[in-house]
Amino acid sequence: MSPRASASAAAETRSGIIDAAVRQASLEGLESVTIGRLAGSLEMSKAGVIGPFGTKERIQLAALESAIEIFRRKVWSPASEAEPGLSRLEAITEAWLDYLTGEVFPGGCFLTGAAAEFDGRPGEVRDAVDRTLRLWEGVLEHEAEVAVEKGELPAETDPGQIAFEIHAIAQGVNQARQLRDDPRARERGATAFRRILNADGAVSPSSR
Amino acid sequence: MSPRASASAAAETRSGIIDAAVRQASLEGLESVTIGRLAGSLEMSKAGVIGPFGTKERIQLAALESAIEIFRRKVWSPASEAEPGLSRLEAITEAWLDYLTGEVFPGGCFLTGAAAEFDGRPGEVRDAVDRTLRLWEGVLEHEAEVAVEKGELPAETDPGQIAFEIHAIAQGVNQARQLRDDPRARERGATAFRRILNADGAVSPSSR
DNA sequence: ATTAATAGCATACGATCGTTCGCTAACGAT
DNA sequence: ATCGTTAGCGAACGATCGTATGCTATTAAT
Repeated sequence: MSPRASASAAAETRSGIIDAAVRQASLEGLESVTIGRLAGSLEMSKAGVIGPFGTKERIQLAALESAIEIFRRKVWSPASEAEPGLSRLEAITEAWLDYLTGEVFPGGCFLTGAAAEFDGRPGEVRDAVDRTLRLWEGVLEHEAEVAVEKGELPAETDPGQIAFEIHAIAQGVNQARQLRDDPRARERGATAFRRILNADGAVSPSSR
Repeated sequence: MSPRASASAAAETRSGIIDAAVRQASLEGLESVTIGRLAGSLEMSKAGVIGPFGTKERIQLAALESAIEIFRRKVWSPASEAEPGLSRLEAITEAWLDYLTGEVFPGGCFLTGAAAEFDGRPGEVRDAVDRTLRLWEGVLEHEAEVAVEKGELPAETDPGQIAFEIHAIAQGVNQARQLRDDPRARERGATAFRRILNADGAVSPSSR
C-alpha cells in the first residue's frame, strides 16, 4: 500500500509549501493565504502547490500544525527542563517572552492570530486552534497546581486563574509588540508575570 | 455648496450599510466583508452598496468608526460618570466586562479583532486601529495616574503598567468567551482586575 | 531497455472579487 | 409643469479565487 522508499523528494516540496504558508499567514492571516500567491512566491504552478494537500483548508491545517510545532520547540521545550511547579512556570513565561518579542514569526504569535481570525467561523481550523489553546492552558494550570502542592504558591491559589492571567498577558504582549511595536512590551509582560507568580503571601520565599 | 436640506434619505441607507458591515466584520473580520455579500444581505445592488463610500476600504473605516462609537457608548460613557481615579477604573473594568460578555457584537470585541487582523498589514485601517487603542490605553493610564495621586493606589505604581495589564486581561476575556465560550470568562476577568487594582499595600483602604 | 509510478506543469472551469459606467426613477425647487 | 439633482439599479470589466483534468518529464524497478 505504501511505497515507503524515499519520501524525501516530495516531502521537501511539501514542507516548502508549508513554510511559505506559515510566513504568509503570520502576516496576513490564514484566510488570506492564497494558492496563487503561494505558487508565485515558490515559483511553482498552482496545481503543484495544491497537489500534495488537495484542498486549501488542508494547507491551512498543515500550516497551523507547523506553527504549533514551532511554539512547542521555542516555548515548551526549554521550559520542560526546569523543575515542575513554580520554576517551570517561570521558565515558560521567560521563553514565551523570548518567543513573542523575537523574530520567530514575522507577524506575531501565529496561534493568537489564528484564534482571533477563526473564533467566529466554524470549521476544522477553528476546532484545531481551540483544542491547542485548551491544551496549552491545561499545561499552565497543571504547573500552577504543582506549584501550589509544593507550597510555592499560596494554598488558596486558583490554578485556572493563574493560567488564564498568564495567557492573557501573553496576548497583551503580542498586541503591544505587533500593532504598536512597543519596545517596553517585553518588560511590561515580565513585570506582569512577576506580579502573577509572586502572589502576596507566598508560603516559602525560598524560590529555588 | 451644500444642499443641506434633508440628509436623511441617503444617510439611512448609509448607516444601514455600515451596520451590516459591522455585523459581518465582527464574525469574519473586516477583510472578509464583501461588497457582494453586503448587497445580498441588504437586498441591494453592489453599486448601491459601494456608491456612498466609493471604496471598500472606506466602508471598512466607516465600520470601524461605528464600532468605536459603540465601544465608547458601552464602556466609556457609563464609567465617565464615576469619580476620576480608582473608582472610575473600577467602573471601566465592570462596564468592559459587560461589553465583552454581553451581546454587543456577535463575534466579540471588534477592536481586538481588527487589531489582530491588521497588525501585519499597512494601511489606513491599521493606523486607525492603532490610534484608537493608543488613545484608550492613554485613558486607562491617566485614570491610574489620578488614582496614584489620590493615594488610592500605592505611590510606586506604574500607571502604564496598570493600563497594559487591564488591557491584556480584556483580551484574555474576549478570547475565552469567543473561542472557547468559557462561562467563567467574566469571573476570571473580574478576579484579575481586582488583583491588579488592589495592589498589596494600597495606602488608603477606604475605597469610596 | 522497457515499464510503472510519481512530481509537477499548463490550462481551463465557474464563481466571486472590487470597481466603473450609464441609465432610470423619484424628488425639490422654480 | 418643468428641470436639475440625486439614490440606486443592471450590467459589465478584468483580476483572482479554489479546484479539476490531462499531460510531460523524471525516477525506480525490472
